[in-house]
This record gives sequence, C-alpha cells and structure tokens, in this order.
Amino acid sequence: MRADSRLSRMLHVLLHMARHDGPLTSEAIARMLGTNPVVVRRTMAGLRKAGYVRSEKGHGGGWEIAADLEKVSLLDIHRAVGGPRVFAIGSERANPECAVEKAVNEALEDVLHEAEALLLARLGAVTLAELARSFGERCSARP
Amino acid sequence: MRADSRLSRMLHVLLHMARHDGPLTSEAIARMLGTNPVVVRRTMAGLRKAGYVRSEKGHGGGWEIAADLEKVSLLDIHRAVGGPRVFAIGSERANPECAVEKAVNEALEDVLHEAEALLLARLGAVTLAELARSFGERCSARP
DNA sequence: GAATCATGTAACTTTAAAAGTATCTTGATT
DNA sequence: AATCAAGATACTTTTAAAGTTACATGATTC
Repeated sequence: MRADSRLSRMLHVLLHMARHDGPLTSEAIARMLGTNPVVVRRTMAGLRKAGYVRSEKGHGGGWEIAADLEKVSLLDIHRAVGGPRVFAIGSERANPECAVEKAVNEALEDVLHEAEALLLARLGAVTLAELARSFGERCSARP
Repeated sequence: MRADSRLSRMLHVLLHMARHDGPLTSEAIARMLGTNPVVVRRTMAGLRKAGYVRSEKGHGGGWEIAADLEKVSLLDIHRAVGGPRVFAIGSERANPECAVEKAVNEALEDVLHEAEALLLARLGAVTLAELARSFGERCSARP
C-alpha cells in the first residue's frame, strides 16, 4: 500500500485551523495539502465523528476546530483517522500450523508490539496544543 | 503496498534449515512458506549476498546455511532482505515549504525514529541461535 | 554427452490499501 | 432561485511486495 499520510496531514490542517479565524473550506485545505477536496472530506470525516472538528455547509461554511487543543493528543488523531496499521512489515499467516513459524511470528510480534507501544505512548503524550506551541517557539527562535 | 513478510518468512526458513540436514530446494521451501520457488529465490538472494546462506544448482542442490547462527541477528536478516521501510505511516512531503507542515513532520519523524530505533535494537539483540533455542524450549515445555 | 534437476533471471500480472478523481446530492446562505 | 460548500458514491491510480510464466545457466547422473 502507499505510505499512510493521514495523521501527518490532519495534524498539519489542525495547526493551521488553530491559527486561523473562521472556517476553512475543503477546497482551501486541499490546496494546503496538495490534494483535492474529496480526500480532505474523507479524511476529516473521522475527526468530525470523534468530535475534534465540525463542518458546516453552504456560504461561509467549512471546517472548524470543535475541541480543546489541550485535551487532544496526537494519538487521538491517529485513532480518529482510522488508527491504521503502524508497520509495513509483519507476518504472512496469523495462525500457522507449523510450530517453527508460530515461534518466529510470536517473537517478531513481541518486538513489533513493543515498538508500537512506544510509538503510541509518545503520540499520546503530546497534545495538539503542545505541538502548536512548539511551532510558535520554532518561529520566534529564528534569527 | 502489501504487508512485507520477507523477514518473517526468512526467519521461518532459516530455523527449518538449522534443523534440517542437507540442502533444501526452493521448491520445498516454497511449500513451507505457501508461495512459489521464484519468490523464494528472489528473497533468499539477499541472504546469499550477505553470506548467510549458500545455494547450489543441479542434482542434490538447494539452499544451506552458510553462517554461524550465533553471530547473525534478526536485524542482520532484516537488512539482508532489503532493510525495508518499517512503518506504514509517515509524511507525504519530505521538504515542505509550509513551516507548520515542517514542524508537524519533524515532530512525527522524531517519534517514528525513536520507535524504529527501539525495534531495530530489539531485532539486533536476538541471534538466530537464540531464536532456535527458544523454539526448542517451547516444544519441550509442552505438556 | 544427453537427460534431468535446481538455481538464476527477466518480464510480466496481481494484490491491497491509500490516494486521487468525477459526478451527483444535500443543505445553508445570499 | 442561485450559489456555495459539505456529503456521498463510484470509480481509477499509485506503490511495492507478491505471484506467475518462461527461459537460461550450470551441476549431477546415467
């Protein structure tokens, strides 16, 4: 499959929305992301379902943040976009008959689960607000 | 892309080879893996290039282990099959112009790199010999 | 040395899931 | 009523691993 950029893109959008007054249209967001409005709506539908954004139709409509940035973590966004498979590598068969294969898969899955747990813990430890603040600091630190 | 099962499959094969006297043909290995001989040759070519296995043509030919199992780690095998992308998730653009996007991508990549480092460290800490021994223990521990 | 067996290699097609696209519907604002 | 923007459906495209077909190369056996 292609690299899954949904988390990255949604964080990008959310930070822009946080710095922007009023709603952003799917069209405008699509331009920011270098994609098209349908992809934007499709991906952001997950965030809306989770209550992190809201959308309005018609004139002056578009997308707005609907949650407290302090209370939403990067992990929350990861899950809202589908909480997809993190790894590109894995085992072929989930329940092999071969005992050797079973042992190999379990050993591998242990390692993968550990790495995934670390990843999710790190994502869970950062809020959107912190990410936004760290961006602000980057800018003011520029010479 | 599809889930990459090359590491898993090669570990499976190597453990079988370690418990088997004489060469195994691509045909026999393919049956073990539920695939076909060309996929086996293609994938095992990486292991041969790294010196972990050798192959012989003709009657009585096939694949044999060519390295000390104590000295080859799971990470070595991961690298021998191409050391492929570990994650299915990531950023779309490597060098975005947008400063917000840049900040998001760097934050994400930090987290991903940390998880990848843990994963590779864990893979590097286990030798094929240890994996084979842990399999033996599993079997004898069975009631 | 011919037949056979097994690997080596090239050139494809298939698969799976995200991404991209076209088109239409729904609903809100002017 | 016209326009704007999201919602939704039904596709096609993309990507790399995996799968497949076919043939070349080389070793063994008879």
